[in-house]
Amino acid sequence: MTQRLADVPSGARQSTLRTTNLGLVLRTVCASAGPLSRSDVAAATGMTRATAARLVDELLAGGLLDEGERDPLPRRGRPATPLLPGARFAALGLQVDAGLLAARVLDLRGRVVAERVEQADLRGSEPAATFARLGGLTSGLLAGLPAGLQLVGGGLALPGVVDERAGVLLRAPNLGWSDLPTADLLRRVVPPGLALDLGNEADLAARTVAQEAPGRAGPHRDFLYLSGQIGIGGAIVLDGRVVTGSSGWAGEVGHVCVRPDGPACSCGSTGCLELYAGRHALLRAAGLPLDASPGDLARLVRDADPAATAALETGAWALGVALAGVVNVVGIPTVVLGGHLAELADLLRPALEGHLAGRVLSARWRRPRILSPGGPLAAGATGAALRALGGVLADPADRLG
Amino acid sequence: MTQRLADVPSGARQSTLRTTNLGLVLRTVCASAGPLSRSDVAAATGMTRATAARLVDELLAGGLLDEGERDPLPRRGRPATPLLPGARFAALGLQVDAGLLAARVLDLRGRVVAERVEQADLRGSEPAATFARLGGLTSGLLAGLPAGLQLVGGGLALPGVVDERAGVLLRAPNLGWSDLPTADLLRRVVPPGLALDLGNEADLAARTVAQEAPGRAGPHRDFLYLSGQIGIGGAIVLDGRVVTGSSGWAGEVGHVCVRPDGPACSCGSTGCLELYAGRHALLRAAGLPLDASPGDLARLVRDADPAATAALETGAWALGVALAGVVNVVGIPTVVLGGHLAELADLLRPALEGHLAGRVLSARWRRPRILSPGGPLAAGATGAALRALGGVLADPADRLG
DNA sequence: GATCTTTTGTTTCGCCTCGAAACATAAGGC
DNA sequence: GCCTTATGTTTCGAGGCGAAACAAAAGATC
Repeated sequence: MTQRLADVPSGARQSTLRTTNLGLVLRTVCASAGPLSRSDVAAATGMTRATAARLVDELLAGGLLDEGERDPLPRRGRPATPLLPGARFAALGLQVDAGLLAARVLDLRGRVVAERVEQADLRGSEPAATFARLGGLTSGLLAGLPAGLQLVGGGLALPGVVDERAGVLLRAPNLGWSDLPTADLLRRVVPPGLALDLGNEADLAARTVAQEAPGRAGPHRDFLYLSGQIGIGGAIVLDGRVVTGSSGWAGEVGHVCVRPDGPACSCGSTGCLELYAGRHALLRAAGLPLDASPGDLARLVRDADPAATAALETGAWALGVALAGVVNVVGIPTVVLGGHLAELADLLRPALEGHLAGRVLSARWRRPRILSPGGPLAAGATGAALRALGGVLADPADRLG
Repeated sequence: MTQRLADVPSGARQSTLRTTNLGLVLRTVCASAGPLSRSDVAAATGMTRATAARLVDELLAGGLLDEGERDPLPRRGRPATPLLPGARFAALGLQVDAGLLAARVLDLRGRVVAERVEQADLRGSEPAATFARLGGLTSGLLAGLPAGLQLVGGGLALPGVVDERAGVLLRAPNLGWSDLPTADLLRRVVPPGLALDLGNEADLAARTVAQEAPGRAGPHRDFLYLSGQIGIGGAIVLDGRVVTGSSGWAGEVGHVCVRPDGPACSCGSTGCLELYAGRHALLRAAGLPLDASPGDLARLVRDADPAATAALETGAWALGVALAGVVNVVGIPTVVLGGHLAELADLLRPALEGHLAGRVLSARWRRPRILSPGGPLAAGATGAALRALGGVLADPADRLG
């Protein structure tokens, strides 16, 4: 089957063909786990070798693809030239969270070129001061980048609701920030000319599960991602793409009501999930100080501490009620736990999967699964960089000028 | 901006250009409220008049477009030839519900060419008998169709979870059917050669809100559709498209838990929305017999009957809890009430909007709205026909052969 | 070691589709 | 009757792809 155009209401012309196929070739190379040859690209896309080679050459000239070292394996026939995503293009991913600052540079091959992660308690911090600190971190990082590396864009992951188009952080209760325009603040974080897009931390972190490298799909195409920071954010990934809703308000799983007659939440509702499975709720119920780590909680549970065990059970129950609702509505039985929930995943799994099995309508046909990725810290920063690099993959032609 | 290809990993060639642009022209004509001329099409798509005219002529030859009567309005310049979606193509939409059987034929212009709707109590009915009855309805309908009308496909809306690909009805509690393969049954409903695809009633009914005619968008691009039959089904519409999830299990809003310590539901969970806002629950709580209509309930409430009022309040409360969760997760503040909930919408709205305002995180920024469409009966049948016609719009080229 | 085989990459040519621009057509305005 | 205006058509040229022949670089075979 041949390609079909997207729903942009604009006629396709010859140049559209070229643009499209350039993108297709680039994405094909990026999607592959190992390097491909021109001939492989032709086979994968259904083009002739002639066409594939023409397009590859154009991408090589623009630096979007690199030729690798010849594979010295003894094989019949003319040896193939391996193709790789261009190492010269990279993107900057930043993250501000209640507990850390991070800056990370990812190249088109998905490699971490450089990174800085700094633990910090930023609850209730002054936005200007925090952005200044982030700026310091970032300029240090950028100063050490290898020469010739070209930053194609960047993103900033924030633990809250974001209006991407307007560049406004609408609500970030963990940081204590709200209705914060970021354009001016960001201008001092990165050098001029580098566009920095805001993003919700959960949305961006979910990308690191959906994609293991720019353009290369991860193990799951459809899943619900839960990002347990102090609150509980979430993202829905359908068909490998994050569903962001008509504006940035999707994924607020933490404020799904699990007990209507429960205590009041700061959001105005009652009995929200966060009150039972949020970081503070879990620690408080376990009798731990609020600056304890999920690991401390896990240790107590393994030592059969009654309060900690009860706290975890309550958390699993609340997650079960909330996630069952989400699974029933969205129809995705796969849940990936990130953030502090990732560290507790193994302890939560039995009870949580049990609750889901009982409350999810489709459970008899497809058992809901709880997964936890073993990724590095500050997944949001990586996701922000992935998003920026995804922009290059979507339309490489306008980078070939 | 020019078009970009979708994510099908196959190279675009010259013929792809043609195919794409044919589809674009057809969809442009369909999307317009009034007839367009070749010149209008060119302007809307950014093509030259020459190209637009070439494509239009090809579509005219295939019957996918018709030329209309010249507009006798006195205007300067050469009079334009109005173009309309081809009246010769139509699709068959069927619906089986707990309370009715319906068959409807819709043409490419969105007009109802013929229809038959029959009230019937099909709860616990024998599938074979019911399909036979549907077959009778359908053959009567098809026999009366104008000569020359060409059916391009069909669909059957069912009140339950459906595996579209396998053609299996997995679960339809209102009908009392489950794990029912439909291929053999459907073969006797429609003439051979007409493909009939299954669909969930709520998903298909939602299309009638998303599209007011094939290819023409309705007033809302993003909304949550609630289909109150005996149970409560739902559909998420994002960007004008129904989100069906990785299989057909999306939209089971009726089994979102609104009171974890509530009574047991037949689904295995406890305190499901259906137990408070389902048709039976509302009628029972109001002291009405189960075969009463939502209109009867509405009348009682308007007469200030205490039981009925309490029933409605409980329903609104339960809907508020469940929908707030969905809105928080999916980020769409627009809810369209269909089925029996549509008749109660005006009575539910004040309390329901109040609950949502209190429980939805984004309410301060975007107030959640409750809408009810005033569509005809058996929206699922219309939606099934719309879906089939949408297939023609997506790829008109393979019908030009 | 010369030749055959196999696979990759390149070149040439023709076809398809679109855009540009001139042309034709059908009306109203003056 | 001629000019203006808008629509629709025709002609020509250019861009991009496929087909097929060709060139290149290796192993396989004798």
